[in-house]
Amino acid sequence: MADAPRVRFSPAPTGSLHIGGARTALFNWLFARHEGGVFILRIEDTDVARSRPEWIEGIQDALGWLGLDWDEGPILQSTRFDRYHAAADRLLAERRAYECYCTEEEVRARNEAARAAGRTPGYDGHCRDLTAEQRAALAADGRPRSLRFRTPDTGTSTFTDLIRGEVSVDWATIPDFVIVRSDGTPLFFLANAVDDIEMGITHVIRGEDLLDTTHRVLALREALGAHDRPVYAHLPLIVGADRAKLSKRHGAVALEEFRDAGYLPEAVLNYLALLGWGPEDGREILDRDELITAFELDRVVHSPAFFDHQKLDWMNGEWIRRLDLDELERRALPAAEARFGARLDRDVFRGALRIGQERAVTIGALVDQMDFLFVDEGDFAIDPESWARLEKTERAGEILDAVIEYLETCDEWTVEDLDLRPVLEKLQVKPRKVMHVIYTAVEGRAAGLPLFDSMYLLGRDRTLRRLQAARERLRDGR
RNA sequence: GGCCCCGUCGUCUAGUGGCCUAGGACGCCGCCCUCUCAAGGCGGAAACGGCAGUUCGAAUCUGCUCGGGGCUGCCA
Repeated sequence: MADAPRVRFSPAPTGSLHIGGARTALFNWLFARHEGGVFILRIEDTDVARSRPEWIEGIQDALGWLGLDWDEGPILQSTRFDRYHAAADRLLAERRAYECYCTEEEVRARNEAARAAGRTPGYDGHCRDLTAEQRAALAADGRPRSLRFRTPDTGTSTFTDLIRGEVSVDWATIPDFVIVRSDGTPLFFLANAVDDIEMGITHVIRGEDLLDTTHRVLALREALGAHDRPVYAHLPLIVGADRAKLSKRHGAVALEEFRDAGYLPEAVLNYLALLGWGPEDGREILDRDELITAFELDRVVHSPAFFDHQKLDWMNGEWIRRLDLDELERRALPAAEARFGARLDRDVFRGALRIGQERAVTIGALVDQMDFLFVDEGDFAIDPESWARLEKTERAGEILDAVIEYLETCDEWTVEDLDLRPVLEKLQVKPRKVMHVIYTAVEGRAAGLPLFDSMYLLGRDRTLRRLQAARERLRDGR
């Protein structure tokens, strides 16, 4: 079908893929998959100085982790400079663009002066109507030469955004802008316009921070001879706690940090999809296929969304609970191996996952929680706060003694036999009130994996050794 | 400053003139469950920024205003 939509995700490789970029990629991908279109990965590395190959790798890795597969690309703009130069030459020949010999410093200084004088800043058209002689003289001076696009002086630019409706701006407020740097490299506006034309992009789905640039790219398209326009859809920004555009200083916003902390890609994908969009029926937990089926660009909201870690945590827990044990083991194994190395016992690990799954928030936290099962006995440490609480508990020593005595004499080591409630009841203490004492002694903290199963996994020797150590420490008052 | 976009519970949102004494979810609070902590169950507090106007009727339409954000780069 000739009219299959073609969309692209076109990040600049100047950093790792963050939540905002990932959401943009996701919405493009969902749209393409929902519509049976083509999803293109295009790397906008026209700013050679800031682009780095490792970021290109990183972006692809991150997209792969989320499961966002692209049909074409990655296409690097840095390999296509000849096309942008050809376009620039055409614009120059047709006087739609002109050579500018102002230096960056001069432009900046004049801008600041304009601002100080209360005038509107922006390129003042200094080189707009230079004669050939003037240009030759400037060039002979060895001045740098950039190319500027000549924007209309009057009239209005209007386009219809799929999400926002009609957006207009007066051309008088948009100064001439640079399309080729003085070092000869093209800028975003040019490369973007050329590529969208050549690649037959039908829908441009991107962040709202690019809304204002649309008029300029549209003018370039037209000057370049394009007779049609893609449909634009500008997504609301994702903001931090200060309601400003999400950036590095807002904490863990890089996708790989979520991966490394043990968030599940299906949870991140799910959460991201709900940032600025939601299915008509209000469902919140949706898998990849459900998202594709339900996704509609015209249900995207208009206002910025705050990235809520707490809701992501909840959602990640939901997804962990949906995994079967084999799958959970597969997901958690790398983190556990990294952490416990050769001490990791696979059967014990599996048992810990089974009891930890229903309470887990992230894979990372889950692995943390089972730490007490795999430490060398010499490295077993008790959390100070938990210990302080143990010390303050009445009859803690008596309780430990009773538990030790019971465990020493119970002949089977099964989870059923390890139910300590009868032991505590015999002492006439409420299990609820004092169980933390045993938790602390055995697991090193008052809050942890269910105790009876944990003791079973730990084994009689280690369990008893820890209880006795705690008993002695309490007696010594250390 | 100029231009542009946006404005429903703390947060993500439902809502397109009467179905709204504004619904759901996260978080929060309480209760239940309970071997700790969670998870789970039940319940609760919590919002249409403001002012005019249109209308029999406005969260929904219009204007103004206030607030927030984006852009204003030889970044994207």
